[in-house]
Amino acid sequence: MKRDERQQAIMDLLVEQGSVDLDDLATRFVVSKMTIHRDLDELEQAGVLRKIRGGATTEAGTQFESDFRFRERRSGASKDRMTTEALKLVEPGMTVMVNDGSTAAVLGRRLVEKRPLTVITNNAAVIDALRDEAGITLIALGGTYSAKFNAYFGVVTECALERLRADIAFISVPAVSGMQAFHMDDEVVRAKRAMQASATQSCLLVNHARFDRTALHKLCDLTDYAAIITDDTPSDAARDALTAGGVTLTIAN
Amino acid sequence: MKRDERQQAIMDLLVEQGSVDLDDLATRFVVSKMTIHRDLDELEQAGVLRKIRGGATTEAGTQFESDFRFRERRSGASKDRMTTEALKLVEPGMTVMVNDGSTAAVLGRRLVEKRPLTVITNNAAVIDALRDEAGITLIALGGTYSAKFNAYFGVVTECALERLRADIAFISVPAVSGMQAFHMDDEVVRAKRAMQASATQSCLLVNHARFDRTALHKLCDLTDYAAIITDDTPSDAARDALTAGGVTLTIAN
DNA sequence: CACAAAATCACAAAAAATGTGTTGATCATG
DNA sequence: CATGATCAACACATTTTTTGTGATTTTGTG
Repeated sequence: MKRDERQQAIMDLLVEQGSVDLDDLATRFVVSKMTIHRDLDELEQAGVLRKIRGGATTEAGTQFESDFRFRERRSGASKDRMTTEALKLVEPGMTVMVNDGSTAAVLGRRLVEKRPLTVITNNAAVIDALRDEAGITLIALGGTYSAKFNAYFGVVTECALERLRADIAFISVPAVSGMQAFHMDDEVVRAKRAMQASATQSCLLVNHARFDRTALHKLCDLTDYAAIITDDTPSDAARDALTAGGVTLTIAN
Repeated sequence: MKRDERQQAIMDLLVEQGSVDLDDLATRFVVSKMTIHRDLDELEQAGVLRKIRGGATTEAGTQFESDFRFRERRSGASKDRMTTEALKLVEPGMTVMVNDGSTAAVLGRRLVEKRPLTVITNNAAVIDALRDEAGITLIALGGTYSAKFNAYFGVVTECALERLRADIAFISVPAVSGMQAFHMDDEVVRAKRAMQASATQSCLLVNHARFDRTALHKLCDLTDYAAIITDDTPSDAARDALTAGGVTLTIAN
């Protein structure tokens, strides 16, 4: 392994873990601590990390934390667990819908594990990932591109969904309160609703930290979902509301 | 410049030119021929090029020649001229449709020169290029992705087009004979027709070598186009047919 | 403040990349 | 098909880059 590769690997670890340990890196890459010191010095010079005693961390408050890649990987482990659970609902040959959002993007990429499949999505990250995959029939829902959500929305998207049918739709939301799911954007809500209407069943993916939150627009009742998957145990209040409503929550571990 | 960078640069040149000259590379990168030999050996080992006496070429018949990037750059100059001419028909504020094909991809990328614009397209290369451009409202026409044409087609695409209107549609074809335009693929023809139907006027882009050819499916009569742009003088026979039909051909120089 | 752990520095060692001269192969051509 | 010329391959020398080691300084902590 060469110098450049090692430094790239260090960056990857940093993005994943938020910090790295010097001794650990030396052991992992089978080089001396001095070499790691030099690597970290160079990376610090490049402005992508901050050296601390015994290792390095991502510089707080820089462009790094707001980087799309960063956020995506930061909570990568929990998304992996959630998507692993979601993939159990998919069988080869099915037609699957995937909505916008970074969790959905991770799921979309992993759909290759279940091919052959037909995948319908408005998520630009999923489109990019599956475009050239053999065994995946990719149907992109057009629409007006939104840089904020890295996906396509609008009348074109909704009209396309009216004409399509899927076996299952994977929906993710940033806010769940009581027995309802929410989203801050009107257009996004319409797209998600249209997906759910065109799918035989729907599955909700939601981060455990997103319980007990609301947003401007109500999406739907949680009873509309055949399955609800989260990454960790939510608050007692949230759990009580769900059991009272007769909804089963799958916690991916 | 390091070894890896140089090898990447060699690949870029290869994609652009189709072949590279050993002496030329040695001069360009200010290294000995031996070093270039070693670079080419490694790249050949990696299977991305074929060494020939005095240089290297893209391996014939491999995935390379059919690579989209390759074909696109291959005849770059003539496409630049054609698209320059086409851009004269575009004014800031307009809504523009761009169809599939590598010429259309070049045009699509250059539409930023006329922003603000609304761009409607099923061409994946154009979508990728314009997605994050400020001043461009991008409406992707969804559809089933076709790796062969690097674009989206099918009922979803056609349905989306029914709902949209544009000021001008840029259409490209691989075959023109007499007063008619042709394409080998049924679905592609339907998408192009739908675009033309949804645009106030249409402009045809066709390489001069594509005159006097036919393909399985007829697209439409050339009289349907407000402008026809080509890159060089076509055959006398082709020209006579056009003038007899009362169609004006713009030759981009 | 003392002490241990960590960082830095300077220099040596190792590895990788590149250049040079020579030899053997291939090409164009008369 | 013989021949000069050009190019590719090889082995070895040289340069550059990368890495390791131990001495020395700095830093954090009780």
